[in-house]
Amino acid sequence: MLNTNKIHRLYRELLEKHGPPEKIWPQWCAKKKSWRDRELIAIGAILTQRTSWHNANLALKNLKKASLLSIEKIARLRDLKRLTKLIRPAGFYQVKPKRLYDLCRFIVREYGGLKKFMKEDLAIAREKLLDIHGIGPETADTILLYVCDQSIFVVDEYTKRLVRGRRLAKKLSYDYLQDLFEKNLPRNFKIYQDFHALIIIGQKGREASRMEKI
DNA sequence: GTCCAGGGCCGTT
DNA sequence: AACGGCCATGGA
Repeated sequence: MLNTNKIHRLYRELLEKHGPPEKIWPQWCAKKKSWRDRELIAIGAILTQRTSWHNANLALKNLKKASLLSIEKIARLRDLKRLTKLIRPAGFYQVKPKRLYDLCRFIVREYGGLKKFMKEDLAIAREKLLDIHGIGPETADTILLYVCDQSIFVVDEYTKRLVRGRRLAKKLSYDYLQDLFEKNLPRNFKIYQDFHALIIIGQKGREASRMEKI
Protein backbone atom coordinates (compact mmCIF):
# COMPACT_ATOMS: atom_id res chain seq x y z
CA MET A 1 0.00 0.00 0.00
CA LEU A 2 1.58 3.23 -1.10
CA ASN A 3 0.89 6.23 1.04
CA THR A 4 0.88 8.66 -1.83
CA ASN A 5 -2.70 8.40 -3.04
CA LYS A 6 -5.20 11.21 -2.54
CA ILE A 7 -7.22 9.47 0.12
CA HIS A 8 -4.26 8.64 2.27
CA ARG A 9 -2.84 12.12 1.79
CA LEU A 10 -6.17 13.53 2.90
CA TYR A 11 -6.02 11.45 6.07
CA ARG A 12 -2.55 12.72 6.88
CA GLU A 13 -3.55 16.27 6.08
CA LEU A 14 -6.48 16.13 8.49
CA LEU A 15 -4.42 14.42 11.15
CA GLU A 16 -1.73 17.07 10.78
CA LYS A 17 -4.25 19.88 10.99
CA HIS A 18 -6.40 18.68 13.89
CA GLY A 19 -4.20 16.22 15.70
CA PRO A 20 -5.30 12.80 16.96
CA PRO A 21 -9.06 12.88 17.57
CA GLU A 22 -8.91 11.04 20.90
CA LYS A 23 -9.40 14.25 22.87
CA ILE A 24 -12.37 15.37 20.79
CA TRP A 25 -14.05 11.96 20.52
CA PRO A 26 -12.78 10.48 23.76
CA GLN A 27 -14.85 7.31 23.81
CA TRP A 28 -15.07 6.64 20.09
CA CYS A 29 -11.37 7.05 19.32
CA ALA A 30 -9.83 5.93 22.60
CA LYS A 31 -6.82 3.68 22.36
CA LYS A 32 -8.36 1.43 24.99
CA LYS A 33 -12.12 1.15 25.20
CA SER A 34 -14.02 -0.13 28.18
CA TRP A 35 -17.01 -2.39 27.67
CA ARG A 36 -19.19 0.43 28.91
CA ASP A 37 -17.78 2.69 26.21
CA ARG A 38 -18.56 0.09 23.57
CA GLU A 39 -22.11 -0.26 24.83
CA LEU A 40 -22.56 3.48 24.76
CA ILE A 41 -21.29 3.67 21.19
CA ALA A 42 -23.62 0.88 20.05
CA ILE A 43 -26.62 2.55 21.66
CA GLY A 44 -25.52 5.95 20.40
CA ALA A 45 -25.33 4.63 16.86
CA ILE A 46 -29.10 4.18 16.86
CA LEU A 47 -29.94 7.33 18.75
CA THR A 48 -27.96 9.60 16.47
CA GLN A 49 -29.67 8.55 13.25
CA ARG A 50 -30.65 11.76 11.47
CA THR A 51 -30.34 13.59 14.78
CA SER A 52 -27.95 16.13 16.21
CA TRP A 53 -25.39 14.78 18.63
CA HIS A 54 -26.70 17.17 21.19
CA ASN A 55 -30.12 15.52 21.13
CA ALA A 56 -28.65 12.02 21.03
CA ASN A 57 -26.55 12.93 24.06
CA LEU A 58 -29.59 14.10 26.00
CA ALA A 59 -31.07 10.66 25.41
CA LEU A 60 -27.83 8.91 26.42
CA LYS A 61 -27.71 10.93 29.63
CA ASN A 62 -31.28 9.96 30.42
CA LEU A 63 -30.39 6.31 29.92
CA LYS A 64 -27.35 6.65 32.14
CA LYS A 65 -29.33 8.36 34.86
CA ALA A 66 -31.83 5.51 34.71
CA SER A 67 -29.00 2.95 34.82
CA LEU A 68 -30.15 1.73 31.42
CA LEU A 69 -27.03 2.50 29.43
CA SER A 70 -26.61 -1.23 29.06
CA ILE A 71 -27.31 -3.63 26.24
CA GLU A 72 -28.32 -6.43 28.59
CA LYS A 73 -30.65 -4.26 30.61
CA ILE A 74 -32.33 -2.84 27.54
CA ALA A 75 -32.68 -6.34 26.12
CA ARG A 76 -34.43 -7.44 29.30
CA LEU A 77 -37.08 -4.71 29.27
CA ARG A 78 -40.64 -5.99 29.14
CA ASP A 79 -42.06 -3.14 27.14
CA LEU A 80 -40.79 -0.04 25.42
CA LYS A 81 -42.71 2.61 27.35
CA ARG A 82 -39.88 3.49 29.70
CA LEU A 83 -37.30 3.39 26.92
CA THR A 84 -39.46 5.60 24.75
CA LYS A 85 -39.73 8.20 27.47
CA LEU A 86 -36.00 8.21 28.20
CA ILE A 87 -34.79 8.55 24.64
CA ARG A 88 -37.44 11.00 23.57
CA PRO A 89 -34.95 13.88 23.01
CA ALA A 90 -33.37 11.84 20.21
CA GLY A 91 -36.59 12.14 18.24
CA PHE A 92 -38.45 9.60 16.10
CA TYR A 93 -39.90 8.06 19.22
CA GLN A 94 -42.06 5.70 17.23
CA VAL A 95 -39.14 3.92 15.64
CA LYS A 96 -35.97 4.43 17.67
CA PRO A 97 -36.98 2.61 20.86
CA LYS A 98 -37.84 -0.49 18.86
CA ARG A 99 -34.63 -0.28 16.82
CA LEU A 100 -32.57 0.06 19.96
CA TYR A 101 -34.42 -2.75 21.66
CA ASP A 102 -34.09 -5.03 18.64
CA LEU A 103 -30.35 -4.36 18.41
CA CYS A 104 -29.79 -5.11 22.08
CA ARG A 105 -31.92 -8.25 21.96
CA PHE A 106 -30.05 -9.43 18.87
CA ILE A 107 -26.64 -9.08 20.53
CA VAL A 108 -27.79 -10.84 23.68
CA ARG A 109 -29.79 -13.56 21.91
CA GLU A 110 -27.19 -14.43 19.26
CA TYR A 111 -23.99 -13.85 21.21
CA GLY A 112 -24.80 -13.46 24.86
CA GLY A 113 -23.24 -10.01 24.82
CA LEU A 114 -20.76 -7.73 23.13
CA LYS A 115 -17.72 -9.78 24.04
CA LYS A 116 -18.59 -12.62 21.70
CA PHE A 117 -20.25 -10.40 19.13
CA MET A 118 -16.95 -8.57 18.71
CA LYS A 119 -15.31 -11.79 17.60
CA GLU A 120 -17.86 -12.61 14.92
CA ASP A 121 -16.72 -12.67 11.33
CA LEU A 122 -17.07 -9.21 9.82
CA ALA A 123 -19.20 -10.16 6.81
CA ILE A 124 -21.54 -12.31 8.88
CA ALA A 125 -21.94 -9.70 11.59
CA ARG A 126 -22.70 -7.06 8.96
CA GLU A 127 -25.31 -9.22 7.26
CA LYS A 128 -27.02 -9.91 10.55
CA LEU A 129 -27.02 -6.28 11.59
CA LEU A 130 -28.52 -5.27 8.25
CA ASP A 131 -31.27 -7.81 8.80
CA ILE A 132 -32.46 -5.78 11.77
CA HIS A 133 -35.24 -3.46 10.70
CA GLY A 134 -34.00 0.11 11.02
CA ILE A 135 -30.31 -0.66 10.82
CA GLY A 136 -28.84 0.30 7.48
CA PRO A 137 -25.29 0.44 6.16
CA GLU A 138 -24.08 3.45 8.12
CA THR A 139 -25.43 2.32 11.47
CA ALA A 140 -24.18 -1.23 10.94
CA ASP A 141 -20.72 -0.07 9.93
CA THR A 142 -20.54 2.43 12.79
CA ILE A 143 -21.16 -0.43 15.20
CA LEU A 144 -18.68 -2.72 13.46
CA LEU A 145 -15.96 -0.07 13.31
CA TYR A 146 -16.29 1.70 16.66
CA VAL A 147 -17.75 -1.03 18.82
CA CYS A 148 -16.15 -4.14 17.36
CA ASP A 149 -12.90 -2.63 16.08
CA GLN A 150 -13.52 -4.19 12.69
CA SER A 151 -11.74 -2.65 9.73
CA ILE A 152 -14.71 -1.28 7.82
CA PHE A 153 -14.97 2.31 6.69
CA VAL A 154 -18.03 4.34 7.66
CA VAL A 155 -19.48 6.62 5.01
CA ASP A 156 -21.77 9.40 6.16
CA GLU A 157 -23.12 12.69 4.88
CA TYR A 158 -19.94 14.50 5.91
CA THR A 159 -17.83 12.02 3.99
CA LYS A 160 -19.92 12.59 0.89
CA ARG A 161 -19.70 16.34 1.25
CA LEU A 162 -15.94 16.17 1.56
CA VAL A 163 -15.60 13.85 -1.43
CA ARG A 164 -17.85 16.13 -3.46
CA GLY A 165 -16.04 19.27 -2.36
CA ARG A 166 -12.62 17.92 -3.20
CA ARG A 167 -13.82 16.06 -6.29
CA LEU A 168 -12.33 12.79 -5.12
CA ALA A 169 -14.91 10.65 -6.90
CA LYS A 170 -17.69 10.84 -9.45
CA LYS A 171 -20.09 8.49 -7.75
CA LEU A 172 -21.30 9.13 -4.23
CA SER A 173 -23.07 5.88 -3.48
CA TYR A 174 -22.37 4.29 -0.13
CA ASP A 175 -20.74 1.11 -1.39
CA TYR A 176 -18.59 2.89 -3.94
CA LEU A 177 -17.20 5.38 -1.43
CA GLN A 178 -16.63 2.74 1.20
CA ASP A 179 -14.65 0.72 -1.30
CA LEU A 180 -12.72 3.78 -2.43
CA PHE A 181 -11.55 4.61 1.08
CA GLU A 182 -10.76 1.03 2.01
CA LYS A 183 -8.78 0.41 -1.17
CA ASN A 184 -6.64 3.49 -0.58
CA LEU A 185 -5.88 3.03 3.09
CA PRO A 186 -4.06 0.39 5.09
CA ARG A 187 -6.53 -2.12 6.48
CA ASN A 188 -6.39 -0.72 9.99
CA PHE A 189 -9.45 -0.04 12.12
CA LYS A 190 -7.74 2.66 14.15
CA ILE A 191 -6.98 4.62 11.00
CA TYR A 192 -10.59 4.21 9.86
CA GLN A 193 -11.88 5.35 13.25
CA ASP A 194 -9.66 8.39 13.40
CA PHE A 195 -10.20 9.31 9.76
CA HIS A 196 -13.98 9.27 10.08
CA ALA A 197 -13.78 11.42 13.19
CA LEU A 198 -11.35 13.79 11.50
CA ILE A 199 -13.65 14.20 8.52
CA ILE A 200 -16.41 15.42 10.80
CA ILE A 201 -14.08 17.54 12.90
CA GLY A 202 -12.71 19.07 9.72
CA GLN A 203 -16.14 20.02 8.44
CA LYS A 204 -17.98 20.98 11.60
CA GLY A 205 -15.06 22.38 13.50
CA ARG A 206 -13.34 21.13 16.60
CA GLU A 207 -15.72 22.57 19.20
CA ALA A 208 -18.89 21.70 17.33
CA SER A 209 -17.80 18.08 17.03
CA ARG A 210 -16.53 17.67 20.56
CA MET A 211 -18.09 14.68 22.28
CA GLU A 212 -18.93 15.13 25.88
CA LYS A 213 -17.73 12.17 27.88
CA ILE A 214 -20.66 10.38 29.43
C1' DG B 1 -42.06 30.72 12.85
C1' DT B 2 -38.53 28.09 9.83
C1' DC B 3 -34.73 25.14 9.26
C1' DC B 4 -32.04 21.22 10.09
C1' DA B 5 -29.15 17.51 12.25
C1' DG B 6 -23.26 11.35 12.04
C1' DG B 7 -30.39 7.38 8.55
C1' DG B 8 -33.46 4.15 6.96
C1' DC B 9 -37.74 2.50 5.05
C1' DC B 10 -41.29 2.50 1.76
C1' DG B 11 -43.66 3.84 -1.78
C1' DT B 12 -43.56 5.61 -6.80
C1' DT B 13 -41.32 6.35 -11.20
C1' DA C 1 -31.57 2.34 -9.69
C1' DA C 2 -33.06 6.74 -8.14
C1' DC C 3 -35.94 9.80 -5.83
C1' DG C 4 -39.47 11.92 -2.41
C1' DG C 5 -42.06 11.65 1.74
C1' DC C 6 -41.96 10.24 6.18
C1' DC C 7 -40.52 9.78 10.98
C1' DA C 8 -39.79 14.01 15.74
C1' DT C 9 -36.94 16.55 18.99
C1' DG C 10 -34.35 20.67 20.58
C1' DG C 11 -31.52 24.51 19.38
C1' DA C 12 -30.14 28.21 16.30
